[in-house]
Amino acid sequence: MDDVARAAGVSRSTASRAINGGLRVSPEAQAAVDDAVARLGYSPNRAARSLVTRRTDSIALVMPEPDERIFTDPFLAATLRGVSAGLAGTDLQLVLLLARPGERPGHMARYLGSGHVDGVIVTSHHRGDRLEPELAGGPLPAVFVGRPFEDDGLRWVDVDNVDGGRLATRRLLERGCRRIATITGPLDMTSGVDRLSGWRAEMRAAGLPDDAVVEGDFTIAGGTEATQRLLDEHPDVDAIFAASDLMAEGALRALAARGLSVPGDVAVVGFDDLGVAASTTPRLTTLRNPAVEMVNAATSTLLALLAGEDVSPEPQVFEVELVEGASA
Amino acid sequence: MDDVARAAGVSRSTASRAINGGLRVSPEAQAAVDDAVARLGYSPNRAARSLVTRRTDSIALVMPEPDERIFTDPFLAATLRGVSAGLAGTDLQLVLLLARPGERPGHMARYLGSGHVDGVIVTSHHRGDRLEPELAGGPLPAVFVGRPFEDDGLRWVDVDNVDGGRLATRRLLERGCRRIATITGPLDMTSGVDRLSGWRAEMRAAGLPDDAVVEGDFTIAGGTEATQRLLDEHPDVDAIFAASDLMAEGALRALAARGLSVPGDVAVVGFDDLGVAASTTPRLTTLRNPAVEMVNAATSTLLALLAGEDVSPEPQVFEVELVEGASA
DNA sequence: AATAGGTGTGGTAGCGCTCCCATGCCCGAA
DNA sequence: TTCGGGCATGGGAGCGCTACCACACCTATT
Repeated sequence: MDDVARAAGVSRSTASRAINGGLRVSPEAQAAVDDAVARLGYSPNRAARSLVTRRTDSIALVMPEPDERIFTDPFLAATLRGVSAGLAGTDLQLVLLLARPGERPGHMARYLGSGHVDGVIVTSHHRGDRLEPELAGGPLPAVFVGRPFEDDGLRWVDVDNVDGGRLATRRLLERGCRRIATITGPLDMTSGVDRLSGWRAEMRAAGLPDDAVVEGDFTIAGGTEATQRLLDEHPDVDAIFAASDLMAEGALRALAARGLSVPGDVAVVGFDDLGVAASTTPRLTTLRNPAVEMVNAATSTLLALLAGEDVSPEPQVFEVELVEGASA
Repeated sequence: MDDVARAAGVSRSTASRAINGGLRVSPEAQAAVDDAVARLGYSPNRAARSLVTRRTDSIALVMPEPDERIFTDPFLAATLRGVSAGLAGTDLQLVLLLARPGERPGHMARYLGSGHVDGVIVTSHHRGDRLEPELAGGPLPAVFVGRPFEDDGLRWVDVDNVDGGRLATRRLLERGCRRIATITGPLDMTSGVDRLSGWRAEMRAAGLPDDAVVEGDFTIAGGTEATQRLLDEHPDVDAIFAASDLMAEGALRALAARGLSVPGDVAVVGFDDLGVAASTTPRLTTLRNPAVEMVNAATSTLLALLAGEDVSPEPQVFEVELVEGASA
């Protein structure tokens, strides 16, 4: 930076100010510094800057997903896109924190707690991650994508999962189905719990039994397996609400394997519409999960927090929307 | 750190040495420091350390993928897993660099060139990314996942794409197909080019025409569209080698739409086996792409480079393997 | 004409850490 | 006993930058 200052004919202080937004800098000095920076190809040393500003200019994207799900789930990709897009125009770095096999619990929480990043976006979190207590009330700005279990003092964005479960079920009711089952997401995730409770609410309101429930894991294989169990236990089901498209796809396969037609014998509704639904046979009727927009919103919120702005602590809940397919 | 040193009854210098591996530290001092660190919950300030060591303790994973492909391609997820797994046990951070819409070209190269990371893994790169010239011969340790176009002085790992193209084609020849087409990957990527040349080599060796070629983009929609073009231009094709499973899935759909049976009328072979192949109807015959192992190897190589070890500049090429499905 | 306030500027301290060097110590060899 | 050499230790410099402060200057207000 000394070189830049010298080349621009100003002091280090003025150069620094010019580089950082140019408050209290005359137009001439600003221009001279800009020119010197360009000519010398100067780029500030992040470490030195961090040391004094006590900011790291990086945020973490946390995915405490322990299993293989991360491999196939389009939600992961959507999340990355959303965050990356939200960071465009800032000079923040995106640090990715994936759960690693064999890692002791609390490792991530400790990492986050020790000042390596300025803020954090948590997604795909499970009950028992220890992230919620660590981040609630802590000094680190954090936004959860997906409602946390205990949301005291936590900011979060989510889709309206309960309403999604309701809409899916209503759709099945409207087409005349009466024995409607559901394959839930993991019940240690709120998205799993909430979609289930939407289904349950609608079933009860219709005066129908809400006992045909199998827990899935958001994967194709899990959906297939769950459907087999379901059909064994409740051979009379005429519809399935799967809490994700991947599981719905698994369900389609299990149904096909048993020679059941969709939607003739069993109607199927999925959840997400992140690419999978359009690629099944028949095409899935599903609920659009505005994942990218949602993650983008989470990122914006985090940026606002980092900028010290007053951000409403209210969660942002995105509407879901039924997408017509041929499966229900 | 002063606190730790004081609590341990040693000087800052000794504390620092103890924390960083403990060379020239007596067992007693080491124990005292370890104890103090644990008691005080001390974690070193990364910025301060970086400032003096001139290392950042972070590596970049670069995905200069400009389009939507990143959304659905399981290769992305496999890459993340592989890198994350490879970093387990180190205290390196993983910084994710995705191409952002509207970003001027060269932006990434500039970023990487200015010392923000200690090393870089590049994946999914295209001709024209400007990454190759920037990284070749430059000071920044770099490993490409996927052969670069100009590999002078670059380290890379890849699967044997040419052999993959050959194996796929041979399989189709063996089942008696004679009019074999291919849907290529993007031809500004070496994986696209190499799989095509494997196909071409085998076709020529068999004395068959190698003109039924359509360029795809590694997506389902692209595969569908390419297949339609293919069938229009060459109605006599009896087999298709698609350079990715996603495109193969698109092909299956286009074929189904035209009432052609698979593999009866047209046999199909895909490429990747990263989850998609198992979920199509019929199940795809494909080539296993050992993506996670490959990326893991790339990460190990990078770590070795960072450690200053002598690493052979030879590329590491992984074998592909035919996976039986029902489509060919 | 004198004062107050605002603006651009340069000097300087210090962020938390590692590295270099000087010091003191103990051991074995002369 | 004396001396050289290894080893553990502590002191201090300095990495590159920003934040604070003091200063000069310039314009409006009394």
